[in-house]
Order: sequence, then C-alpha cells, then structure tokens
Amino acid sequence: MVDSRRVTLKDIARSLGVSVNTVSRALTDKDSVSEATRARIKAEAQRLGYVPNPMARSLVLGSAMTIGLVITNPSNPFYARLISAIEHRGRGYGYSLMLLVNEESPDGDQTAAQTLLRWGVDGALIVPAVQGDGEHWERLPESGIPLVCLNRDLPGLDLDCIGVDYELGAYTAARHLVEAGARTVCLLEEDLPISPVADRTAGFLRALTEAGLPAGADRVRSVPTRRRASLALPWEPADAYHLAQDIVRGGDLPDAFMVGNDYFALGVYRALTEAGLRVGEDVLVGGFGDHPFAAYLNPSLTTVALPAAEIGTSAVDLLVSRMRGQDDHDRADKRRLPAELVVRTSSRRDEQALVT
Amino acid sequence: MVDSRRVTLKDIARSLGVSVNTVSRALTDKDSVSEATRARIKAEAQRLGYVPNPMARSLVLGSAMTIGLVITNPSNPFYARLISAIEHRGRGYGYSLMLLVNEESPDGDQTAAQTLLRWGVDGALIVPAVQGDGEHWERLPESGIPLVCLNRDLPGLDLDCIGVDYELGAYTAARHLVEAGARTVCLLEEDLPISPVADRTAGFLRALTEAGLPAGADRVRSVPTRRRASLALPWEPADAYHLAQDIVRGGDLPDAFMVGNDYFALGVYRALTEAGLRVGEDVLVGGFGDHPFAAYLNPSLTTVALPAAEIGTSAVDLLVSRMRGQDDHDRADKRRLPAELVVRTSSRRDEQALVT
DNA sequence: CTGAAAGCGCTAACAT
DNA sequence: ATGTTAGCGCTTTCAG
Repeated sequence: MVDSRRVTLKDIARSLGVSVNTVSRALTDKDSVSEATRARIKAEAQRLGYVPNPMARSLVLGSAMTIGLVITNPSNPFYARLISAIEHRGRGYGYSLMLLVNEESPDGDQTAAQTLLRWGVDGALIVPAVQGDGEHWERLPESGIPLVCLNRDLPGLDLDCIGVDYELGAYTAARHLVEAGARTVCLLEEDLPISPVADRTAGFLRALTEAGLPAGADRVRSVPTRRRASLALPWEPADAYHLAQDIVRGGDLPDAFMVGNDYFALGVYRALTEAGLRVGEDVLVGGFGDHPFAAYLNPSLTTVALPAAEIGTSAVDLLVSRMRGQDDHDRADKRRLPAELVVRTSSRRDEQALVT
Repeated sequence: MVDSRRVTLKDIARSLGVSVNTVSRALTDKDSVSEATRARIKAEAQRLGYVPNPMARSLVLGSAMTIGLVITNPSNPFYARLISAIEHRGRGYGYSLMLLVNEESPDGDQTAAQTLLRWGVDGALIVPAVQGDGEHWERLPESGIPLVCLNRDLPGLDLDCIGVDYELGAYTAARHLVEAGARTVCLLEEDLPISPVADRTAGFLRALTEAGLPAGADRVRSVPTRRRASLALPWEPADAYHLAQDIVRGGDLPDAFMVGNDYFALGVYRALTEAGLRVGEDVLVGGFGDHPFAAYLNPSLTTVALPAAEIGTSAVDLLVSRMRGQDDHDRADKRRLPAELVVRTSSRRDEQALVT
C-alpha cells in the first residue's frame, strides 16, 4: 500500500501555484475568489481526492460538528429506536454522532462526561445513569456545551429534558384495566430509582385511587433484577417470570397485571399460562413499550406505545437550537411527550376479537 | 454563564511560570521532568480543571483515537447487541466510537465512507449496505484506515470480515426439523441480496438434499418486505404473516417453516394459529436470532442463537491489531463464528416438554 | 531537566 | 481577487 498521505490544502495550492488560503476560500465557497480560479481549484481538489480535515477545522473554528449521545444500553429497544432517530436527525443537520454507553453506572457517566468534554462536542444528549447526583454533568454546560436529558429527568440540575409522560400513560393503562373489570391490579416494575418508574407508579396508583380501589404500596412490586453479566442487555423476562410465579403461588392472585416493559409481560404470560390461567380472560395484562412482538403474542398484548422517534427528533432540534444559542436564556425546557395506549386482546376479558 | 474558555496547557504554564512544553511532558508522563515540577503541574492542572483537547492532539499525532462504526440499522436487535459489544470493547482500548447509519442505502454508505475519511478515524467496522459494489469503501484502506466488515461480506474488496456461519447454522436447524419429522420444509427469507440470506439458503437446501427431500428453489420464499417509511426499523412480522397466510391458503401446506429471523416467526405463528393449526404439532417452526422473546412464545421457539457479542468483540480486537499495523501484510481475515441451535417446543412434534 | 522553535491543517485577520 | 501573517492547542525536534 502506497504511503498515501492525506491530500491537504497545501498540496492543492502548490500544484496550482496559488496560496493555501485562496484554496481554502474557494473550497468553502467564500466570495472574494474569481469564478475561474475557484473552478480550477475545485477541479484539482476533486482530482487529487481532497478531503477536508475536520480536526484542523474544528481546532480553529472551535466547533467539532459533533454531538454526543450518552445512553445506558443500546440493546434496549427503546434506546435503540432513540439512537436511530437521533443519528438520522443529527445527520440532517450535518452533525456526526459520538456514541457513549454508561452501562447504568455512575462511573460510566463520569467517563462519558469526561470524554464529551475532551472532544469538545457541540452538544450532547444524555440518558444519565441512575444514582448519579449528576454533578459530573454540570461541567459541560459550564463549558458551553449544552445538554439535553432524555427519558429520565436529572433532578439536581436545571437541564432541558425530553421524556415521556409516563404518569399519564400508566394512568390511562391502569384505568383501562379497571374499566375492563379488574379490581385487584398489580404493577410489576423495574427495580431502578429512576423517574420513569416513579412516574408510572404514580399514574398507576392514581387510577386505582380514582376508581376507589385499594391503592396501597403493596400493589406495586419491584422485579428483583437478577444481576446480569452486564446491564448492557435487554430486560430479562425471566426476572418477571419468577416474581409472577411467586405471586401466583402466593394465592392472593390479582385479576390484572400491569408491567413496566413488554419483556416483563412475556414472563407474566408464562407464569400465568403454566398455572393454567388464561391471559386476557382469567387475568388481564397490560405492558409498556409496544415492542414489535406485542401485537403477535397469543393473546396479543395491550400495551402503551412510547414516542421514541419523536423524542429523539425533538431532542436534536432542541439541542441544535441551544447550540446556536438562540434561546440561551430560556428556562430549562421540560417536555413530556404523550404515550399512547394500544388496546389488544390481553385486556379484553370477554371479546375474542382478533387483532389487526 | 461565565465565559469559561477551556483551560489549556498555556494557562497552566503561565500560572506556574513554566513553559507550555514542560507542562505537556509532565502531563503525558514523559520522563525528563523532575518529579517535583511534575507534581506541581499535575496539581495545578487538576485545580484548573484542565481537559486535554483531542482535536489539537489528533492534529499533531495524526490519530484520532476514534473508531467508526457503520451500521444499517441500530434498531435491529442483532446490530444493537453488536453496538453494545463494540462500544464496550473499543472503550476498553481507549477508543471513542463514531456511529454512522447507512439505512441500507448505497448513498448512506457513500456518505458514511466520506465522513469516516474526513474525520480520519483510526479504523472502522462496517456493515455495508446492500447493492454496494463497495467501491467507495476502497478509499479508506488506501488512506491507511483499516476496515473490518461485519456480518456481511463485501465480495468486491479483499477486506477482513467477521460474520456468522449462517450456512452451518441453517443446515443444523433444517436438519433438526427434518429429524423431528418434517418432510416438506419451507424457508422464509428476507428479500435482500446479502450474504447471510444466501448462506442460510445454501445451508437449508443442503440439509434437505442430504435427507433426500425435494430441495428445489421453490422451497425458499422471499418475504416481500413492505417498503416502510424508513428501513431503520426492525423487521416487520406482518410481512411474514401475510406470506405465510398465502401459503397456508394455497393448500400446499409445508409441515415445517424455517425463517430468517425470529420476527418472521411471529408472523408465521399467527398465520398458523389463525388457520387452526398447532405450532409444534401440526407444523414445526424454526427461527434465527434467538431474540429474548423466543423462549417465551407459546410454544417456545426453536431458533439459532447468533454470537453478536463475540463478533463485536473480536472485530474490535482484529481492527485494533490492524491499526497497530501488526499484521499489515496478512491476507484478509475471513472469519465465521458458529451459531448455535437452541431447541425448544416449536420443533417438537410429540413431547409437550416445558422449556427452561 | 527545561525552554525555544517549528509545525500538524485549517481559517481569519490584515494586507496588497 | 489574491497573498501574507498569525494562531487554534498540542507535541516533537533541537538547544541549552
């Protein structure tokens, strides 16, 4: 392989007998370059296969044309969709994406913050790890790097945050279960101290209270997440399966289960089926996430669809407007996009309606 | 917000009355700096909150300490796991990850190649888009940027490639179905001209041939992928559902279905169930991918587990060794990691065994 | 052991 | 319209 050094402005300049600077101006479409030379320069650049060096460019311009995305777990389908949307939208604006994974650990968070700071990204979208008091994040806005929180709020800092209205989503879902006839509903939630869990729990309990049903803390069960090799894996249906099994065996069987994510619903389905109970008839089930498989389970799963793409898209939009300094002095923007209940068979006690 | 310019070496130098360069040496742990001054410098750097600027560093060093990852679709769970593994391993080596999405289009590929080239990443892992003759990729190795193909081979170029042994995986799965009693097996595959599809098809047909069963091209059906808004979405079970429905209605019912990915299995399950057929008894089903839901379907899905994490990890290892120029003159490394058949209930005609 | 000088590739002043 | 100079932040000569 020939030692093919990158072609630089200097190469073009020399080859054409003009100054480096003229080449720069020609290529960046500044005026004050005659059309003739510009054409010659562009042609030569093309011929030589010139590719601008963003390092050098960023160094002098101070902008890297890069945004950072810090996420807990790319294998979580919700975050996967977020990544897709963000990459796409960011690319539309001309930004490259630097992806960092914190694996749900404060250490990972810290490292990510550090990396972002080093690179001097123009802005970052973050799903902060649990337990983070978030203090390491503070330095980024201080250094002029705008931050937008995704999905989870970071209570300490006054940051922009775009999430889901989990409270209303859970309220709607729980209310639906109650209207379908459930009297003793049990919520199975992830055992993480994060705002989505808290919000869903709140909405869930609100619906029960409103319906005059018992709404004690015992209606909510934390799924003991079996500590996996890495948290960078999707949720584990088995965890919910075991808990549901315990509940079923415990005798005090709820007539409906609501779960924090569709993967848990898989576990609940199995626990119920194995106990000879019919999902959607003996016991209703409602999920969260509207994973592609939800519509195809038997019975199909009633669940709450999350606006992942919208979150990603509007987060990039917001970030870009912050980066451009257009609303530097606005208050932090806390936005919660609506989630939508998708009613399917697992919550219809009577009808045997087939799903679309 | 105070105008907090980044702290630079110069700031530290001035504040301490030493030269910029001594600071640089102290901080990068070069020798030829007295322990005393080094300590003072490190302390001051700490105090001031110094963060090195990788742009400047890369500019002079020529290495960005960044690897690029080009992927067709982060929402595809297989690729999502790949991303997780690659980010993790790359981080272990100290590399940052630049994520690019080609959305299965040659244009996206071209753009990605261009971006990678601009940034001068140290190396890149790519899942090239279909139809790409791959010529735009050539320039990267030419510029000294090593490339490793993931999952799909790029026939044109002589690149390193780490994928899955889909042929053997499919062979094993098909053979298993035959041994379970299937005589007329039908393979449902994605309608993309990519090597994984070709390999699975080959393995599938080999198993049939070997068993003395009809192995004509009509045993393989292409799932007409409904053109979605964006290809950056997971597979659509509905596509397979419709095809399976057609097949069932066509009368010439196979006694087993094999599908190219577990999402298709969801569609097949529904088509069969709706036709009053019992999966795993009247008709066997085998999938590919071992998605988390596979074990939790009813009946649980026999499928082929793919070594996503291993691919990601070893791809990074290989890339790093290439970047270090350790085996610059080796021939391209074409590696196919083994996939593993996971037998569950959907392929057991008789036993009603419960899954673990 | 430390400092001074040069340069990575590019752009933005300031000339001309 | 073009060239010259300077500098982004850092590292690597080369002197001292």
